[in-house]
Amino acid sequence: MSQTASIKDVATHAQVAVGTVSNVLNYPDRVSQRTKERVLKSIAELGFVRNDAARQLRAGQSRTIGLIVLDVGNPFFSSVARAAEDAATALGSVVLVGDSGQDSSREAHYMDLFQEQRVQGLLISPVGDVGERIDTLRERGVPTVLVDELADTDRCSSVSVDDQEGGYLAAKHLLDLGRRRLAFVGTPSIRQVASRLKGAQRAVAEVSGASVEVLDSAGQTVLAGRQVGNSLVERAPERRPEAVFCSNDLLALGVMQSLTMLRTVKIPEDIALIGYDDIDFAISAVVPLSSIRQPTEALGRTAIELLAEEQDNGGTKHRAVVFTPELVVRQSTAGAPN
Amino acid sequence: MSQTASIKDVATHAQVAVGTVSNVLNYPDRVSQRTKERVLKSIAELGFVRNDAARQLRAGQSRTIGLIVLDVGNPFFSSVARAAEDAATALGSVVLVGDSGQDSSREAHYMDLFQEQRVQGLLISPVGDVGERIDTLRERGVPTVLVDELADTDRCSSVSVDDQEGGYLAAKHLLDLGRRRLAFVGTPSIRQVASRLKGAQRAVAEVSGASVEVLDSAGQTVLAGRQVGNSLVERAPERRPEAVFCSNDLLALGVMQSLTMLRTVKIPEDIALIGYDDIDFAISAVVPLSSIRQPTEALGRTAIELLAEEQDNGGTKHRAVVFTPELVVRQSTAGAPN
DNA sequence: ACTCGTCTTTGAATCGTTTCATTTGTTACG
DNA sequence: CGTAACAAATGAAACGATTCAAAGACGAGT
Repeated sequence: MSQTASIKDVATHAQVAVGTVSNVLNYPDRVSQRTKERVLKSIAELGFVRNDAARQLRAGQSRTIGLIVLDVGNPFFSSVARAAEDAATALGSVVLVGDSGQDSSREAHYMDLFQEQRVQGLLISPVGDVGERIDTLRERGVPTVLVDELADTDRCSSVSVDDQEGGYLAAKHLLDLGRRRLAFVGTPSIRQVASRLKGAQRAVAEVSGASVEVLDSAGQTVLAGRQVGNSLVERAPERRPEAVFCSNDLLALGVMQSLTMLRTVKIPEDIALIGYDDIDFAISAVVPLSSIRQPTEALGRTAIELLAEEQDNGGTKHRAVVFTPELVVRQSTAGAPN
Repeated sequence: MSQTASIKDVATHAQVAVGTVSNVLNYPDRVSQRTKERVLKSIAELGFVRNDAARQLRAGQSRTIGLIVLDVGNPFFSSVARAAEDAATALGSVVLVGDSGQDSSREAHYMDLFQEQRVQGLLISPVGDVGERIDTLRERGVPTVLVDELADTDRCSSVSVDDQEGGYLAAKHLLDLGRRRLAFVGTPSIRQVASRLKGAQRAVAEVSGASVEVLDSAGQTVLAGRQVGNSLVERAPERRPEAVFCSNDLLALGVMQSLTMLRTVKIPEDIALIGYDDIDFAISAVVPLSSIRQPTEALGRTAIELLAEEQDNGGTKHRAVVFTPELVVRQSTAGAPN
């Protein structure tokens, strides 16, 4: 009994046909009570475990959904992934997570892998331009849903968050506090960041006398944020912005660390500070950080739903769902509005 | 063309036998240049993609390795996972990651799933007692390696880090700074935490006049750390410990936040602070945090290596590899030793 | 022309499951 | 007693790749 028993072994042991064993597993109602018991007993005795490869081969498709993210270490993506997994589990599917690490060759590798696995569908937060590959996938009957990226609905479905709106919300909030000289910290070369900046600029344009200065950070990490923060501390007080909007929470936490460490600048009195993503760490920062919350669970859940839709309609109809981000006010931007 | 082509379709299209197509894919040297080219051309034209299920069925085993972790959100585990993935990729395997979320029913679910997939082996950071299940797996020819948990080498292999040594290192370092009244923050109900505490107590026992107070935290999060920190601030200064050792970095960061926010206690002058894990965030904390580094990449890599060993020797020989943690000194414990 | 050896190619058998048209068994009713 | 109606069980065919014994092609040597 060292190696795994097959359905045939079970059939022999229980003295029934293989089809009957299969029925016990898949359509218990078609089998009489007596036989069912006998088969189940044999299964237990032989320690039989279904061979998924054989199942899939016969079925022509796996019960697996591929998910390719830019960075599993990023709380935003791990949260989306978890939600997707939960939603998939409810549908009897499993999610395989691949981490592209923003590298398009790794991305391609996972796409190939998932195709060989005959996944039910693919959720992807693309690194570069994957339009053509997605066309190919569609032709081969693999529905694809873009995650955190707006899709051309002729091509495929997508779930994303309105980054421009998020940027607008953040800047508007700072302006409502009476702040006029704003600073935006981030790397606008990233599409999502550029949109957030654009939204912020729109809000600023609506208020006369308001301005926003762009501080291009070297990356989106805590460390990059501290560098920006240090440069702010070095400025003459009157040249410092009255409010800072960072394109993600890690940056904001870095800026906060610089400012609070030097103790010359108070948050929020001297500089109001807001981040983006509302990661778990934001609430427990030295000064609890205001942020723009993205509905990560909804993203993950909806991605799976859209995939299911595509499977139903044969991948002919696509839909782009855009969520609205939400302002979360905490101490780092506390203060009476003007 | 809409659905995926099979090897048979390729054979027909290229006017060769199926076996030849298979050889082109698996043993290119056996095939003549001319035929190879023709087959490859057909593959490209038909957009043929190998069906992994069929391969696995024939092979009897998949090229997949299952990894079950306690929490993918935890940087420690995501780092181990990444290292394991890289090592597995080099061997031509793929790692499937399952998140048990410290829930033994989810853990069991993934174990079942991985068995159905006929994984090459299983890496697991167990929630509860999985000894029996591992015995079953071994009987069925699925080698298992415990991760971050010492194994009985009669049963299976394991990779872990000497937690007691780590605790000893941390406490010793604090004592070397001249601090005598130490506090340990953590939840000793967790095995790893208990070992770290034990190590700390051993170090304390070696120094006359030294003591360590145990502060049981409600969890291992930043928030839990802040609660402990607040309770320290509320104490009369002379009743505060001179040094604090937290069983993980998140806790330490929480403690740090409380202490620095209140500004009555200075780190490291009044209280020296050290954490555990050396997560990326530690270096960029308000006061850069000293910590005990665990060799996460080595853990992941070695886990895969041990699995390969077990596959070679048929799962008969097991080995327990124990790594030694490393002290990383930063500003939070700076100061001349006595 | 024939044989031997080497290099290619062939195609049937196999892996373990699901499916489904058939067969077998049972009960009810005229 | 015959048979219709239904339930349960059967087992061969299929899924798509790999394997391997056998056949085929070709050139060299005699």
